[in-house]
Amino acid sequence: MKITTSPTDTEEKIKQAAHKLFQQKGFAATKTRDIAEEAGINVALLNYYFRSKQRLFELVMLKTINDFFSGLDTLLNTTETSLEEKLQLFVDHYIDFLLDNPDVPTFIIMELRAHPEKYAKQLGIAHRIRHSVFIKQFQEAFAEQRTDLNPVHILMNLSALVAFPFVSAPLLKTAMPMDDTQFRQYMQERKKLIPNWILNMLQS
Amino acid sequence: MKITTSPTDTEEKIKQAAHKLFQQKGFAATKTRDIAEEAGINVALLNYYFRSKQRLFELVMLKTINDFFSGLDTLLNTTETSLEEKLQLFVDHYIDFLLDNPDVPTFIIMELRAHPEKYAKQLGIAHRIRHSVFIKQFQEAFAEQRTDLNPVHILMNLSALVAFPFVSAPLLKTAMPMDDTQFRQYMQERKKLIPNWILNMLQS
DNA sequence: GTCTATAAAGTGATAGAC
DNA sequence: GTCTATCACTTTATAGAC
Repeated sequence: MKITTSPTDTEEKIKQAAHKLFQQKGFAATKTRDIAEEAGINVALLNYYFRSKQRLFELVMLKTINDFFSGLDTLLNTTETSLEEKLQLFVDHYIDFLLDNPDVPTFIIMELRAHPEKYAKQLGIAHRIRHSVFIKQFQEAFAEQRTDLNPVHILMNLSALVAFPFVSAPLLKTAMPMDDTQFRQYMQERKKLIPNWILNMLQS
Repeated sequence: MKITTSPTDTEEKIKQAAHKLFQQKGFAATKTRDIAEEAGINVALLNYYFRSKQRLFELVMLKTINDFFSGLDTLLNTTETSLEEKLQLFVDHYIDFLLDNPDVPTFIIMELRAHPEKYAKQLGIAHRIRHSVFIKQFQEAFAEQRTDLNPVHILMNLSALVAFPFVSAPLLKTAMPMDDTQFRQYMQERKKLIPNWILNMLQS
């Protein structure tokens, strides 16, 4: 016997439908009617709960950014783990997350490009990552090897090697071609390879 | 005294405006009225010359894909250049191209995701790249080093290291933050770095 | 809370004058 | 070829019944 349903079932269903469609197609290409149909209700309810398409979208966007960066801060800012361990944890965490949410990178990129200033505040996390223990450990490793490399390159390369396969998946799947199972296996391989590739960059 | 203007000035202006806006915002977010305004004409002329938004878009998409892959085939399929030379040529060519056309990667990715099958034929070029002299030279290098690595990883990593900075530029510019001049300089640095990073991957 | 019906605005495309 | 005016349809959002 259900006692209460505080965030309504309906509200939750709309949110989930909105997440799915907005992430798949972006703001402009998603119609409120599509969201309503996906949620199994009608448009009026969407406006009843969320007031407008725009407001609903912003909820999705903020939650998506948050989910994407959550955990990163603690992962990269502990002195408990070594550089090598952090690298492996980062790669494993992100590849697993993106295998579950493959549309997220392109979604964030698309919508951030459309409104560059709008989510600047939420992206303040990036600042903390740039000054994290992880980056400090890299700089120490650079010092040992007597190399001099802008740490931004390391963060860029790490993100690129992890995220770009997801971003370019549509191209990969039609041009190679590669199916879903093969893609997942391909990404599992990369879990082992990427940390080494990054560490090798210390020596050039 | 002008004698003739065979591809009309107007036609050309519309094409250019369409390229700019479609690449910046994608199909769904671009209105025909925006294109007309950007071209300095009105919507009627757009339909007069191109019949519909859809047709105009397809011209833009095909030309974009073509420009993006043109030259690659010959660059990667000659035996005149060594592996190292090809790497440097590839990286220089693409970074220069993308500095001039920074929206192209995200545009192709966005629209390919929306219609995965539609441009399969144009992407047949990818097949020729996978079986290029460039890839064969890599496999020989692998053999020498007694390493065994799927060449798809190499192509993926090369694309990722070159293209991902452009894809993630909106994030980079707001989160770092980094302005346009800094970004261009950053990419010039990467021209020298990426070929070495890729060659280092032979050894792991 | 949820629905149907409809208003209000936006958007692609065309007719017809010049 | 190019424009203004307008049609036809879609899409967001709301009013009002239940």
